[in-house]
Amino acid sequence: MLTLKHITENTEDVILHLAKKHFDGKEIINQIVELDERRKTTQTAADTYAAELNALSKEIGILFKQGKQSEANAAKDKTVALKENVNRLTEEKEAIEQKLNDLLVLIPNLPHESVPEGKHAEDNVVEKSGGTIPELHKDAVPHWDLAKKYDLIDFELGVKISGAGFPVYKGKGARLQRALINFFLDSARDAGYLEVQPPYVVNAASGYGTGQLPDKEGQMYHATLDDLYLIPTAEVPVTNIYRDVILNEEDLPVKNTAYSACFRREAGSYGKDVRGLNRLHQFDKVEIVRIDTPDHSYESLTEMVEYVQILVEKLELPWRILRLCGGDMSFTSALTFDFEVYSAAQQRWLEVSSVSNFENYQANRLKCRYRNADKKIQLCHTLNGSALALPRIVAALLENNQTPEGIRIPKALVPYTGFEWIE
RNA sequence: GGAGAGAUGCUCGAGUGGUUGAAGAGGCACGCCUGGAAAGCGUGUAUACCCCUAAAGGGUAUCGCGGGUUCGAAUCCCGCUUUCUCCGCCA
Repeated sequence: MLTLKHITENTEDVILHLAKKHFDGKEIINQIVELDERRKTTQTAADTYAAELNALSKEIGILFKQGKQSEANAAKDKTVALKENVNRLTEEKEAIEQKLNDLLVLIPNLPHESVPEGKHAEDNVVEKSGGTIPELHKDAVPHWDLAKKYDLIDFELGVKISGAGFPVYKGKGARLQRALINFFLDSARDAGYLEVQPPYVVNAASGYGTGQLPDKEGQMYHATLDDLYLIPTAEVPVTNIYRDVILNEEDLPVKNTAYSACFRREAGSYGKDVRGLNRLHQFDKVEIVRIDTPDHSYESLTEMVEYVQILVEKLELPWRILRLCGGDMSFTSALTFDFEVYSAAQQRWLEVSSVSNFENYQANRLKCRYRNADKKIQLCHTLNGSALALPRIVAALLENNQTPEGIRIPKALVPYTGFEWIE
């Protein structure tokens, strides 16, 4: 969430920036500023009474030691009123803080200067593109038909076992999954990311830390018996490694990578978007997470984008990078680049990666801080990106590389698959 | 899952209900000493919020977390979390 300090010191500016995200913040921001004033005066009052009470208690202790029972008891009587005041004001302060927090979590992150104006996906700006869209033979079909033809993925079987959106990968389909995961993890390691294997279920504090809670509660599977959430992305457990942590400046940037299965309820999705591998409830993804100083976070973001570009190039897929507009960005992001690859049989661009700088928005919730050269403690900037999400990569690979003789595997993957063709 | 024992600062570790934000040791930082270093000596070494502010300073809270008792709680009571040991179960 935004820091209180930033809101109170830049009130008008914050409202202006929020408008770019199509969030009308005027009322809520003003309410926060007002509450913050009340918070301060209430704390000052509570602290004053508490200080008096503490001093008096100390005196009582001394009086008892000196055996002055009656004086001590007289002093005791004076504590009653003080205590009442302390309790009343402290409760009031806590109520105000709760209310403040409830409001703060409703406010999205402020968009970076470079975020384009716009409301919808059509307003995103194509930043860069590469690769060539293949000419498919006339009998070319979408990946869900290819999956059936070559017995790679069984969607119906997944429905029987779990439900729609939980496919079963088989044979070379399963091996392709495993190959991609290893390819992505090895590439990340070569780029200096430390591989971690996080838990797939997280507690509410972690969901809150990265911003899934309370905003997107309905998007996560919730194991109510133990009050744990299935992770929608490895971002959640990996970033939460750094919750309540004070790093040293020389430890930055932190670079982590993790493979995980991801679970998303995707409530409200329908139609052609969910066909085949396009949108699943469970899918595989390799994530990269970085934590950096405010001064370097945008360099980090650029590096991450360049890194993802290398991956899609090695996979020989036609790709493009979008700079997301204010209206299409996620709640918590300050600047996001989406990677899309072209899936030639569907004739659609599919999002396969989203690389974002959250600045200190997540860090503020996480209390992820670092000690700078002057020993001052500051909030870190957090960033993450998919590198990459598997299903749509698989969709594009299958569709784009299909020939009458079979499906060709890109060179970079062959050492991982152990086969060059799916026939 | 059952029984028992723990959880204190960067680390180890003390702590009888009353100047304990917390002894002591180690680590680390700075200073003195030195040709340089070691040793030695000295100083410093949590976080958040509030007041004041040029700077300094002051206050409140925090000893796993949350409640309670008390004028006063690291210390007593209750609940939770978690670690260890033993038993059971098990990939």
